[in-house]
Amino acid sequence: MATLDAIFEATIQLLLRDGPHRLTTTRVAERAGVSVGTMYQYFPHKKALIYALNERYLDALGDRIEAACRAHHGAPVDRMIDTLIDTYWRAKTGRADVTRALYRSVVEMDNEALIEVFASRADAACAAMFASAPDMTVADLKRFNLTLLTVIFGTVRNAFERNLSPNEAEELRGELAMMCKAYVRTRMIPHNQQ
Amino acid sequence: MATLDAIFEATIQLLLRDGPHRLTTTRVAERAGVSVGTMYQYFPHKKALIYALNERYLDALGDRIEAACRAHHGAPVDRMIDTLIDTYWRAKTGRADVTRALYRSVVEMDNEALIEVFASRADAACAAMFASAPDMTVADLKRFNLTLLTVIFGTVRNAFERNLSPNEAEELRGELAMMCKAYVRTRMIPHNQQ
DNA sequence: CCTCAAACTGAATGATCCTTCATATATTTA
DNA sequence: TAAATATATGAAGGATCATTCAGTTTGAGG
Repeated sequence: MATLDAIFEATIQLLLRDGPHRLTTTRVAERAGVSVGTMYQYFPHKKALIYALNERYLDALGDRIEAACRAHHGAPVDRMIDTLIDTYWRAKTGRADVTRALYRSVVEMDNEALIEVFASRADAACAAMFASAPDMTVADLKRFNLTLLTVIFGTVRNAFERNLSPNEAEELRGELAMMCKAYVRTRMIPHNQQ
Repeated sequence: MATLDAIFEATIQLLLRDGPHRLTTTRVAERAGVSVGTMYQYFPHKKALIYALNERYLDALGDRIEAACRAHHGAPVDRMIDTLIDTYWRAKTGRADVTRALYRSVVEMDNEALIEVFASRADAACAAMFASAPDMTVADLKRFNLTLLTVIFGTVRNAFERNLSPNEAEELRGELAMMCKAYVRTRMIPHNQQ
């Protein structure tokens, strides 16, 4: 619905421009071009609005990651790593404003549940993907998976919060990929590869 | 001063127990065992209180990192990496409550300046340390340094926000160290080592 | 054109909160 | 001890905000 989208967009913009403690129901409504009452027809609380915003975003992010993982079943591990980094990085920087706004809104409420759900989805999707790699020979796949996800997600977030120049960001991304691949090689039991 | 410490402690406890949007000057004063007026003798705003809290923490963290770096001048690179991870990890998990409370308070204000200062300190200290390693042969030290810091700090934070079991956390820490060292080996121009 | 329901409106309400300041208490100085 | 200075108090002012609801607008169906 157009009204709903307008409300979400307004929320994001205000979150970005003024920060979370200036995020007023009145202001959101005003910027969205509707009245406060209308907002309360879609969301019972202000919290519900922010919750819905995060849910929307994390669902979409989960979808993208699952799709990327599914699309690379059976690929070589190195390729999987490139994909994972690329997907996550692009999701974050593609609409950097949304990412930033949501990072800021996270504190407002108990969204640990949402994050938990997202983490589980990503965990499962990636574990399945890695398990399908023909050249995969790591002993403890669960540990391997947890490590990669934590490092990649954490690094991207941290990179995102420091104000890196596009150049630095691009470099960092390449280094991160290299690092993950080096880790894989450390963790792999030698088999009979090139 | 005792009063100041009481106020800081009260702030941390309330931040943890009730979250940032329940952090009231009145409540902080009450829990600290002083009156609101007293608080305003130490801090002109509520923002100033939170700012001071973050400043305090980041200064201390910067001190620890600088000390660790200084103490390992001339050590082998692998040892430096262990030290860096260990120092940061311990600082975060040592008083996990404080860490968590501050992560939550960050949103309240423009503390980008504080973070910037901290990042610069850490950058400089680590760069100097790495440059002093006898076995250091990476071409682009700046890039190397940025990568390591971003990955380590980002991973630790991310690990901290997911509710990992102590076991998982410990495992992850080990894997992170291994990963960083593997990266170093990738980045080093072969010389004449073992 | 009329009817009815769905969607929208925004002033009013009640609650919460930051900040101030006139006053009181403690501590130091003379 | 008395005056002066520093520190502490907390009720009250003034502002902001989430939420409500009585009434208005819109638009589809007859």
